[in-house]
Formats: sequence, structure tokens, C-alpha cells
Amino acid sequence: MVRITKTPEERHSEIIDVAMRLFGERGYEGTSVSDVVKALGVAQGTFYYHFKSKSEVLDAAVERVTEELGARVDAVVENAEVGAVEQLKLIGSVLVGAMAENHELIAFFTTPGNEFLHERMHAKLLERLVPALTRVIESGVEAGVFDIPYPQEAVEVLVAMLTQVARQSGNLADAARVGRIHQTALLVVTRFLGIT
Amino acid sequence: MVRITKTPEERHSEIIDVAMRLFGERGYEGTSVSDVVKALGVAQGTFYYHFKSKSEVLDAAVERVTEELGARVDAVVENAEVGAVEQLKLIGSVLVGAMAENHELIAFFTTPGNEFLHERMHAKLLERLVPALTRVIESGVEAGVFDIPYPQEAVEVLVAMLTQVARQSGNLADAARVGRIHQTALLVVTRFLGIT
Amino acid sequence: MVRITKTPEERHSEIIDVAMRLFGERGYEGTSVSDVVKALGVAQGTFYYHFKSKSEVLDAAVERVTEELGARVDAVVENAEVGAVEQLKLIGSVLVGAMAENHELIAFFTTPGNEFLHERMHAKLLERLVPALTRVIESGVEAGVFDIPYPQEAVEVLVAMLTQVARQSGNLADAARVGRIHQTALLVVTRFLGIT
Amino acid sequence: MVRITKTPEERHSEIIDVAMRLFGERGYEGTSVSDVVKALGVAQGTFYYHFKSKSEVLDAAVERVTEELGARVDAVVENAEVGAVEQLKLIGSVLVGAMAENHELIAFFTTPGNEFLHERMHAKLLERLVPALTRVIESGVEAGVFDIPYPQEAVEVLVAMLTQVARQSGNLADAARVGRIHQTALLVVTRFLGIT
DNA sequence: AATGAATGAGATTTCATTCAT
DNA sequence: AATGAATGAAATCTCATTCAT
Repeated sequence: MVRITKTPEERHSEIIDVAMRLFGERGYEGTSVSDVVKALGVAQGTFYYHFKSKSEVLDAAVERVTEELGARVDAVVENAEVGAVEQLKLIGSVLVGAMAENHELIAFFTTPGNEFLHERMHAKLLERLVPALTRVIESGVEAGVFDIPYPQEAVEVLVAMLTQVARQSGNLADAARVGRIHQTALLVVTRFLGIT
Repeated sequence: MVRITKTPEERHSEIIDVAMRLFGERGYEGTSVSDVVKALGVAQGTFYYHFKSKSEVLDAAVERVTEELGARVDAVVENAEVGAVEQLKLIGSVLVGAMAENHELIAFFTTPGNEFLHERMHAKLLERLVPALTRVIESGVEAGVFDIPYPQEAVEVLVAMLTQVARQSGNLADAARVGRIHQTALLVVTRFLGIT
Repeated sequence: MVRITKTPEERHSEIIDVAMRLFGERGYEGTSVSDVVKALGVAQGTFYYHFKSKSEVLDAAVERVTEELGARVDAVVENAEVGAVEQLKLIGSVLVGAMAENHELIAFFTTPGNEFLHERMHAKLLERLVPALTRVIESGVEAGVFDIPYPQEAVEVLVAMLTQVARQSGNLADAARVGRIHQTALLVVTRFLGIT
Repeated sequence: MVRITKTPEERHSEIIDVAMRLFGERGYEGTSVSDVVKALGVAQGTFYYHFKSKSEVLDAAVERVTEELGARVDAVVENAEVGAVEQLKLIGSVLVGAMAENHELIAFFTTPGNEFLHERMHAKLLERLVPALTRVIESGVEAGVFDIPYPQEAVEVLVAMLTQVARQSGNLADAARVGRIHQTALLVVTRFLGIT
């Protein structure tokens, strides 16, 4: 065998990349470590030299995705000079855009067998995004544009809804229905927040 | 050794009962067919005499639960002479009550490893409940009490939100936060539907 | 595959037989469960249907051997109408005979890699044989033929010596030396017990 | 990263030291080469630069221990102007003392999983100590204080017994029993050799 | 002398399912 | 209707050892 040595960082990335792709294609349980190393063209042991277990790669993948989305949202919240409503809109397009340009992410979510990932992702995402979003909502409340009692819980409930809606519409073929669902979700948000 | 013969219906039911309990306790993947038959006190083959596969029992269990909730909702929708808003409230309490009195259901939902069940349950529930709920919403729209464009999608989005919220709050220890979340969810519904 | 069904007892025995043979030939660590089932001509799962783990078969094998030797010794001790000295001699020949006619036993002991078995066997043997042997020694002490302070410990020390000697001589090719060692061991016993 | 160069002798020693300690703590099989290098703070390859294999370190460790004990015994045998009986007593205390002051040795012997080490150690020890001890016994025979037919075999049998006894008592908690066992072993030796 | 990433064979165990009785 | 022994594929992980730098 030709032995190709790489830096741990490279191999790390590489493994996560391939693993994510396969998890997206076949589901987490449906992907064996053997599949991953075969796709990478390395030995079984190489995988375990870099990760302690299969689930550790999953964690790393989830972490990476979460961090990426989180960073984008942070960027909007920190830099924007605009009002809360505008910020929310920006955040919305940022998230939608990120999903759209990252097919692996969608696969991750919609592949049968990865349902438990949604929970993990959702939990991680909440943890990562809630603080920034809550700040936006709070600033809107202070500015008098939103009228809601509990900003943090509001964020949690809305994110919960949106995650679930995103997931569901990922499985739908009928574009018209998807459109109606998205419009409805948007209406829920605007009416709830009292945006006119 | 002692061979106890029962009617297919009895055994069917019995198997579903025990399987549901174990799935709730240990998760679906965490429960082996062997566990089920041991708990039942029958032979391995008996299971396969009555069900083609492990997942068939799961389907049956999901079906049973769905049907039960569905029947209760139907009862409200069909018999009630009251207005749409009142009907929704009744349906709400019926569902909350059903969850509360059926601990297995809660376990089913909150046991780690059963995340994919949520999806199945959610899909089945949508399928089963959406028609009735949609009718309620539509009648409210016609009566002019609700102002929303797409009744069916509205139901779907709201059910999605509520399912997700229910699941999440099931994992929280902090009663105050759970209270705030529930209030927020209720506020989302009322503001969205335009109920005052 | 032709499916051959046997009673659990038969299969149990069969598995122990084959496992013992292989453990004797290749050592415990050197024998994989795969080797065992291949030799048996059954499926991998069959092994695990009957034994929870590889080490459980080992325990069963050790148990069987111990029990066999123990039963023979008991027979001598219980039935013999003769004196303590005579009983000891009988026990000696019984044990020597058992080893001689059971080649697997010798292999068990002398196969490289099975050293840790000696400990287990030794411990089990002590547990099993000490009571009977101690009774013999005690009766000899009462009859005034033996003059030793601690019968139980005497048995333990002597058995320890004999086990070790047996093991060592199993590895020697030089018959003359083996003879001298055995004579010496015998002399140790007789002088220690004060048999003339 | 920081690369510390040492003379081969130092590294050799260092590796043996650490390996022995770990073998004593976790057993030989329970200690991976990886554990050893981690404890040393060197790279995996460094180990294999100095030793061909894991078992080579074990050999070196056993060799070191054996040599140490052997040298002490030799010292007694060569220098002592006293009689054979006295020499045996001295050797006894030397060995007991060596064990007592070297905890690693005891660990080596009593750690579960190291049973096969006993054999190796025992064999090595026999090889190393038998000549000197045999000479002592022979001189005693010549002086007429011992009456035994085969000095070398006598030594072997007695060492076998003592090794085994030492090992066993290492596992006992009951001090009184340990005392009785040691007295018994001593009695075996004195009666066998005919020392009064 | 030393590094440390890579190798790869191999081992135990689990379990859904089958099938002869 | 029921039994329960048997099947066998598959999967995760370990670790002594190698080798290019």
C-alpha cells in the first residue's frame, strides 16, 4: 500500500467531509466506519487514529455545521446598523441561503435514519443561536416594535417551528404546497411578533 | 414448555402492549425481539408468527396511538355544536389530557433513541388529524373569526410547532421555563389565528 | 446450510469438548470463537446462543475438569475403609491416572499461553479438593500417624507443590529427570507427613 | 515536538522501568505499547527503535529482576564461610527481603493477567538460582547434614513449592492464614532436608 | 536517535430472522 | 398456534508494528 501521510488537521477535515457525505447518503447507522475508510482510501486504523469512535465524527460534523451557521448569524447581529425587524429578515435569508448552498446539510436532515440527528442539531443550534437571536428580539422589544412577554422562549418556540417546518418541506415534492407552507410560517412569525 | 394458546387478536394486542412498553423504556433500537418475547414469556418464533418483522410491531403501535388520538379529536369535531374557537380549545385539552393519562406515550416520545419515532408519529398524526382540524379552521374562516390564507398549511405548521414544543418541554426540568414556553406557544397560536 | 438441531445439553457438551481441545492445541487466546464454530460446523451465532461469551466456555471447561477430579477423590475418601496413609496413596494414583488418561488435560496445562489457566484451575481444584484431603489428613493426625500443626494449610502447600511439579515435568523431555523429580516430590510428602 | 535525545542505555533502562511499572499495574496484555510511550513522553517509533517488540521489553524486565536476585544469592553462596544450613537461611532472608523492598516485583506477580509471567520468571529464576542452590545442598549432603538423593531436583521441587506458595499468599487477606502457610512451608523444607 | 501518522488483520459480539418439529 | 435452536451477516474497535521524514 502506498502510504500517504497528512497533517492531523487535513485528515480530520477529510474524514469529517467524507463521513458527512455518507451520513447524508445512507444515514448514520447505515454508514459503517468501513464505508468511510474505503471511501477515503485509508486503512481502518487510520480512522481510529484520528477519532475515538464513530460517534465522535458525528459530533465533529454537527459541531462544524452549527459553528458555520452560528458564525453567519453572529456576523449579521454584530455588524448590522439596521433595526431589529431588518436584522431578522437578514438572518432569515442567511440561514435559508446557507441551507440552499449546502446540499450535504439538507441530506443530513432529510435522510431517513438521521432523525435523531435533528434532535442533536436542533439542540446544538438552539444553544448556539438563541443568545444572538434573543438579543435581536430584546432590542426590538425595547424599541417598541415587538410586543412579547418572554424573548428567549419566543426565540425557542419560533426556531422549533421553523426547524420542523424546514425538515418537513424538505420531504415534499409539491412546490406549490411548499410555497404555501413557507408563507404560512412567515405569517406566523410576523403576526406573533406584531410586525406589520 | 407450557404452551398457552390464544386467539390471534389477543396475542397481537399483547405483543403490541409489551413492545410499546419496552420501546418506551429502552428505545426501539435498544429493544431486541428477544427482549419482547422474554417479557411475554413466549418463544422467539411466536413473535414472527404474528408479525412479519420488528418494525411491523412498531407500525402497529404507532397506528394504535394515532388512532386513539384521532378518534378523540373526531368526537369533538363531529359532536360539538360550538364555534371554531371553542372547538380548538376542546381539542387542545383533549390532546393534552390524552398525553397526560398515557405515560407510555410520553416515554415513547422522550426516550433517547426514539427520535425517529417522533417523525413517524408526527407524520401519522398529521395525516390523521389534519383533515378534522382543517375543517375546524375552515369553518372559522368562513364564520369570519379566523383570517388566514391556507387552512391546511396553517394546521400543519401549528401542529409542527406544537409537537416540537411538546417534545422539548418534555426534557426540561425547570417548571417555570416550561410554563413560559407553553404560554408563548399559546400566544403564537392566538395571534396567528387572530383570536382576541 | 443443513440445519442440525440438538438439545442444549448435547450442544453444550459438544462446544465444551471442541473448545477444550482447541484451547489445548492453540491456547485460549490463540483460539478464536470463529475457530471453535468452524470446527463444530455450526454458525457463529450458535455459539452465542449457548454461551454468553468465550470466557464462559472456559469456565465451563474448568468446571467440568475440576468436578471430574473432585468426584474421583471423593469416591476414595468416602468409601475407603483403609487408613489415612493408604487413602493418600489411592488419591495419588487416582489423580495421576486421571491426568494420564486425559490428554486434553495435559495439553490444557502445558500449552503456551494457557498459563493463566493454571491459576484458575489451581484455585478451583484447591476449593474442590481441599476439604476432602484435609479430612484425610486430620484423620491421620487423630490416629497419630501424621504429626503436623495445620492440616488445611498442609494440604494447600502440598497441592501447590504437586501442581507446580506436574506442570513443570510436563514440559520436560528427559524421562530420567522427570523420574527423579517425581521421587523427590514423593519424598517431600512422606518426610513432611512423617510417613515411614 | 521537543525532541530529547538520550544515550541508548538510558533510554533502554527508562523504557524497561516504565514498562515494568505499567505491566505491574495493568498486566502485560493490559498494557499497550501506546501506554508505555505515552507514559514516557516519547513517540511510538522511539520504542521500536530500541526494542524489536513488546515482548522483548518483557524479557529484558524479567532478565533484570532475575539477575538482581541471582546476584544477591551468589553473594551469599560465595562469601559465606558458614555451613549449608546457615547459608540456606541467609538465602531465604535475602529473597524475602528483595521481594519486600521491591513492590514492582510483587505487583508483577500478583497482577491479574500476569500469570504467564510467573512461568517465565519461574523458569528464569530456576535457571539462574538452581546452580548456586544446588551447590549449597550438595555441600550439605557431603557434610552429612542433609540426606537426600538428588540435590538438583530437590532444589527444583522446593523452589517450585516456594514460588507457588509466595504467589498464593500474595492474594490472601487473612494474615493468620498466611502465617500458618509460611510456617507449614518452612516445616516442609526442614523436614525434607532433615534439619533439626 | 526520534517522530508520529498510517497500517490492516482480526476478534468478539449482536440480533433480526428462519425453519423443522 | 407455538416452539426454540440455529443462522450468518455485519459492525465496531484494538494494537503491535512499519516507515517516510
